[in-house]
Amino acid sequence: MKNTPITIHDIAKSLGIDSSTVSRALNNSDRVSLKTKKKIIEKANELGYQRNILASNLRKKETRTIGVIVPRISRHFFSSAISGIEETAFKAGYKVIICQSLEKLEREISLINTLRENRVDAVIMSISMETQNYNHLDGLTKENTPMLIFDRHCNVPGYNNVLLDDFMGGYEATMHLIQQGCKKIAHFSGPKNLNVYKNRLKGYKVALEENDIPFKEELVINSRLMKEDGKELAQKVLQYPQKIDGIFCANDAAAISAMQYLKKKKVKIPEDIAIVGFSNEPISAVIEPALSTIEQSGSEMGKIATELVLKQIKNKSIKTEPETIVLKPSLIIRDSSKKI
Amino acid sequence: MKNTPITIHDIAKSLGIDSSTVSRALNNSDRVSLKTKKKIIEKANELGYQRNILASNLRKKETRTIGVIVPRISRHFFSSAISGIEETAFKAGYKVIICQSLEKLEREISLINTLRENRVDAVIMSISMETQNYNHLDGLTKENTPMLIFDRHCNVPGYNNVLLDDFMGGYEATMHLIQQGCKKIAHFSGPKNLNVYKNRLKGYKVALEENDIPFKEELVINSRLMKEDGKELAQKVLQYPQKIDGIFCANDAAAISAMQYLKKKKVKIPEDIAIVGFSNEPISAVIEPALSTIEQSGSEMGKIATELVLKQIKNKSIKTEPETIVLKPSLIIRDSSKKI
DNA sequence: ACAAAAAATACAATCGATTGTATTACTAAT
DNA sequence: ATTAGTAATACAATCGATTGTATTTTTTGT
Repeated sequence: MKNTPITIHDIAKSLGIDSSTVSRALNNSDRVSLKTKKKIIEKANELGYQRNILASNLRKKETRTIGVIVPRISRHFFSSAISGIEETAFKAGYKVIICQSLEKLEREISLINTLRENRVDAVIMSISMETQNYNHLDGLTKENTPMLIFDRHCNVPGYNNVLLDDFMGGYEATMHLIQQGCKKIAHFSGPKNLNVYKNRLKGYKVALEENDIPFKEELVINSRLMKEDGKELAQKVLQYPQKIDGIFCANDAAAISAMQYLKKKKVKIPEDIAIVGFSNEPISAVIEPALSTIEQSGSEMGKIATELVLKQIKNKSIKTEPETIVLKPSLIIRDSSKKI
Repeated sequence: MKNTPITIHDIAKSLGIDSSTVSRALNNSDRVSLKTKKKIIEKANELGYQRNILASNLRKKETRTIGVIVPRISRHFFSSAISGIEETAFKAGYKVIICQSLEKLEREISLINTLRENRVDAVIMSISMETQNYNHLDGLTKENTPMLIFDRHCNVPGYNNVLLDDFMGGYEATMHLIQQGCKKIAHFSGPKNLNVYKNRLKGYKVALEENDIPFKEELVINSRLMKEDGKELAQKVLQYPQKIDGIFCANDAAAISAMQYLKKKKVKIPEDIAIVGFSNEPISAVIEPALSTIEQSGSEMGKIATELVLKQIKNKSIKTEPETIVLKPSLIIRDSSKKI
């Protein structure tokens, strides 16, 4: 049995009127009398009419859809961000197409093109770890599609950004370790091309300088900051000739696996080594000792990002300058760093 | 500056041929000569042509889109499920629209209708805690849209299901506690209308019966199993006249907050009270003692669900019977229950 | 009661791609 | 060289809703 959906033409025919009137009635236009409107709406319900949005979108040249690309949906920060995006978009009558780049540039490029094909009204994305340039976004720019990059941002001008003040986060985290009496603080950093990690590192450096602690290149170790990396990083820390007494780790996942390794090796946290992470993932409150970390609310960021692109969709005709919104981080002090 | 996207008509005009030939060339039809194909593709690239999928979809009556509704994107199980769905769908050339019901029936109904309006090719969903009947799915059924319910399933016939053998999960969890020597085992259960919790409870009951431990109604406590609930449930357990020595909790979130409360009250886990959770959320491996739990892989479930609906989309013309796939749970034994 | 103004509705083009049918161009066979 | 047969392309309708313009109907005022 084929399903033949009801169209406005079916409604029009069965009432002996024109389909344009039906369309206008269903869109509550004041060019249709109340009497006819009522008749039409009744008939529509009776026939189980369901508007074909494809046709409508084609004609109206809008899709009321926002495309979202994140590296990995299942990471807590990104799933909260998506949650915030979806909620805000839904309230405004927009739907959300979600894609994950899985940290691969190739996939990111292909996803961007899929979203372009689908004529999304705006794109919100967090770039993959492999992304080094932004040529693949040119098409969107040319088509004048509002675009926003959040969390992992680029300093190429021309894009909207919603990001955390990573410098400040790194600065506060390191400052806190110093205040707790740490003298030799290692820093676990992420891929060098990502600005978020560059800036957290800068914050770390400046905090050291301000306290006359010499910055040592060899105390900064880069990795992809996955769970597996945390253990390795911790091993390296224990092998250092000088005794490390503090670690500022640029994310929670690696910080936690490092802690687990250190605990196994009978290193006392925070007495021997104090640790601060980054992101305030739910696990960080549960591990013992609870991990001090930098709060970074995904849902808040998602909400703000969506509000910004919605504004830009509305003002599309007006030439708007790209905006950058920087959220202030806040340090959450827990037991993993409380020496005093 | 208005953006006027290139259409097949622009390509056709600039080459002095018909747009139908352009369309066929771009779809690699063998009704177009190789020579013309090459010419067309070159011109398309030159002009930066981007197919308008809306028009194509309207004509072809398919969207290559799967709609997904989950209660809450940011919950680990669901975000992994979405991750699995997106990956599998992407490979097959489908995109995914994600929505969250936030556990509200009203929102679920509205989302279903949005997805219908958008003519998604299939719907994959996990019902909200408030959902008691399935009338809001009738439209989809009538339109012959493949539908699949995963995790939180309904026993109403006519729908595809991908679910975990919750009975078995409950049975194994309880069995394990009994083998560890527990005699008075409490069960934290979820909302009574959700089958997943009903079945976990059944498994708990049968395991008790098989071991001649009397089932007591008052040892089963229902809640929404949120973080806040765990603490309350733990308080109740401590107030029981009989000494409880084991808890089977129907999810990890509540189990963990219960553990945290019990630890604060100096209850020894597992010596005084052994605990088993459900879902294997990442936190469960990190808390101390590590929480024993039932493995329930979201991404695996998402993948299987997507494969099933993709099959049904393909065979849409053939009348297919709804299928139910039951995944076997596996018990992960960690320290929270290891008495011997 | 009649013209003018306003309200309600109908007509027809359009969005951009697809696809069945018709036509033209070309190849091969007698 | 002529025609049958095939390959290549053109024509035109279609998907379903929207919207500017034209027409008809109703209302208003004198």
